[in-house]
Amino acid sequence: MSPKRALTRNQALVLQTLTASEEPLSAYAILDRLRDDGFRAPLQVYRALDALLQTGLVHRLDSLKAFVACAHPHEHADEAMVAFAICESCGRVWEFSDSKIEDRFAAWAAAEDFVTKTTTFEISGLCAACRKAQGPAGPGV
Amino acid sequence: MSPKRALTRNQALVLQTLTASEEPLSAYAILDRLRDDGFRAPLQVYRALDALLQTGLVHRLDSLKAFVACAHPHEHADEAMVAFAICESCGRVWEFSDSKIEDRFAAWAAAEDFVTKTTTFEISGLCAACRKAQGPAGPGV
DNA sequence: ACTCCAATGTTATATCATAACATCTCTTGC
DNA sequence: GCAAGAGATGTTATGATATAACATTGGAGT
Ligand SMILES: [Zn+2]
Ligand SMILES: [Zn+2]
Ligand SMILES: [Zn+2]
Ligand SMILES: [Zn+2]
Repeated sequence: MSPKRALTRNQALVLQTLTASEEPLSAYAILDRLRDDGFRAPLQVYRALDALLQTGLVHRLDSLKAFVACAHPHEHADEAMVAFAICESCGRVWEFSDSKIEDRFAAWAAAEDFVTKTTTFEISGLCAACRKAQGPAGPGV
Repeated sequence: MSPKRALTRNQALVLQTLTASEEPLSAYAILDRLRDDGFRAPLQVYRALDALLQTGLVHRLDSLKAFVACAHPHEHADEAMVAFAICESCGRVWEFSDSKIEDRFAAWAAAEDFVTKTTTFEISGLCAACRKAQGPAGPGV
């Protein structure tokens, strides 16, 4: 993984914005929140995000086209497969990994002679809090 | 799952296009291939894709922003979690599921009291054929 | 001060997806 | 046959996400 450079000003601002948010943010949502800090164009956000994605401080959730600050940078600096559970009601994200799942997938890859580069593992659903809040009728979505 | 209506003309054309393709196609790539059949606007493609996604005949690969014909419609008419392995060199897609992985994830969900609605499980890498063709130096990407 | 390099700023454009509304084409009941 | 309704289709416009290309700035090292 990348050689842990210090964050630039723009990278720090983007990371702060994501960390402060309860839910994943699109690049344009980040841009809007950083207007007062001088951000004017999407590229400023995307460039900072590229660097943060490289170092693993931020993840992109493909299923949402949005970005989220990493919940545990220390753990998956390595090659671990990480899964994200996303509540479609409150937007909160749970980040977890399971070595048994990894092993099981590794077995498939070995059988097929497939070499893994990147993984995207995202689950959408409803968290316990949201289900309780909305009752047995389900969400008003 | 949906009540298996017959395919409309547009749906059939889109599905044929995807089935004929060796690799996933973006909606606009599908549109280009169907100009001669009278397709003029993206919505014609997206509408057909929506219907095909509903019935499970087509999958969207979020990590590629592209669509692929289902490799085994019969198997996952139910709620099975399906994983896609995508060769980033030749574009071919392997579709598979593993009940142990499902069980393992279900255990996590039960512990967190999280109710799953949809899953996105996509692996990018290199298939055996492409690695052999390109030698130990890796792909020319 | 000069040079270099990385980061940043800025404009324009590419790519992916949907809203809104008009029209067509069946089917069904009469 | 024919009117009414429903679903599918056609068309234009627009929104949302992401990148290309090039100019400018601001230190670090000499
Ligand atoms: Zn993380
Ligand atoms: Zn929730
Ligand atoms: Zn399938
Ligand atoms: Zn391949």
